[in-house]
Amino acid sequence: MRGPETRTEIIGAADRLFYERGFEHTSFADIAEAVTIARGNFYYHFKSKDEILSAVIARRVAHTTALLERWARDNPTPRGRLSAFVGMLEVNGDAIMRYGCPVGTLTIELSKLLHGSRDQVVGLFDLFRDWLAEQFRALGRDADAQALALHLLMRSQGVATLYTAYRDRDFVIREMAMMESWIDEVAGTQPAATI
Amino acid sequence: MRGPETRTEIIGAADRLFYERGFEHTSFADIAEAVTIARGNFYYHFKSKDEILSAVIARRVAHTTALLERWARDNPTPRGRLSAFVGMLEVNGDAIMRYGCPVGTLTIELSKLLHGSRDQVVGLFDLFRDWLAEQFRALGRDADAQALALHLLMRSQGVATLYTAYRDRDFVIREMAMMESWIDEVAGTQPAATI
DNA sequence: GTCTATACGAAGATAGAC
DNA sequence: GTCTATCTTCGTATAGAC
Repeated sequence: MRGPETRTEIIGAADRLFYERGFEHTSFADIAEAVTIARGNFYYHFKSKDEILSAVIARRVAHTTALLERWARDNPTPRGRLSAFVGMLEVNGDAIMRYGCPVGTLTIELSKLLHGSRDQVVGLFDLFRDWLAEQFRALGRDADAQALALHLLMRSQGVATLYTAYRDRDFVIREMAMMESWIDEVAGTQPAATI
Repeated sequence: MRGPETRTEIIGAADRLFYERGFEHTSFADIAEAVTIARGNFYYHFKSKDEILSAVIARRVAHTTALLERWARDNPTPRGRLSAFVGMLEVNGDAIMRYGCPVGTLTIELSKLLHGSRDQVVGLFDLFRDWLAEQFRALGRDADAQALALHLLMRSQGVATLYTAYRDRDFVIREMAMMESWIDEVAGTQPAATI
């Protein structure tokens, strides 16, 4: 009777577990336990594990889109929006420290597995990249908006990985401040020296 | 009769496969096939898969140490040594594009698995970090050598991850040039603005 | 829609012959 | 030291009752 809700619960639990334990290391038994349903009942909702992954990615696309819209709504200026992006490293700090970036780590795992859904996950990076580029364009950097967006995305990935490795919060705070300085430089009247 | 050699071959094959496919997704059968020995013969050399992992990490520590020594030998100046580090992104470009950074990706995987050897792998980061800090100190940045080292390490991780995601060589070339500019800024007489 | 029971294969690990 | 054979556990997936 609660079919659609069970499906949604499965996707939610799978999303969390794929992030925390990795896609391969998450079994149906793990997900079933999290949702408290029988293992066999799974296949009424999904034909295979890959199908769950597709649903998880779709869910992440929806959530990311909503997140970017919220950031845009809460921050009227492009400069403030870029800070919202940088602030994510602190807001999600605990999770990143333990499990890394949800997008980066899944991309790497699926790349190594030669998994067909890899490109779909990279699409999540696209969402951030395009949104960031939009902000840089609004700051008058039309020519290199895309490159600037990738640079900021690159930094957030690097910080996330080293945060997971070293679990050093001071490092993250320091790097976030450097990212803000860099954005200020880019947003300034004269073009920045380093880019 | 070739016992020690077989052991070395196993470690070498495991090293490569752990990198390319991930630790969890590499089976004994995979390694056995690569070395062309029987699956069962494994346990004469190693008691468990974790023991192979330990041996692989030890091998990587030795190789990394040798690499850093070679870089120091081939490049007399600290500035040149830092470029050698940056150049790694291009030298190992194809592998990074497909499998990411060997250190970063294994750190993330073992972190998610809550694996006991995680800290040993982070020790590989330490080797690079300390070596880089040494170069920054030689450039007169005694006070923040460690932070500068972590910053460069962070950038290389970020570039590696986005290279695996987007497979865009131009992005890597561009980011490498930015890293060089940043190093020049740091190495210059006046302290850099962004750090 | 959800359950139990079960088939099937893969993977880690062991025993014992050569 | 290396082999074959085998045990056991786990994970994906299916069948069929309720």
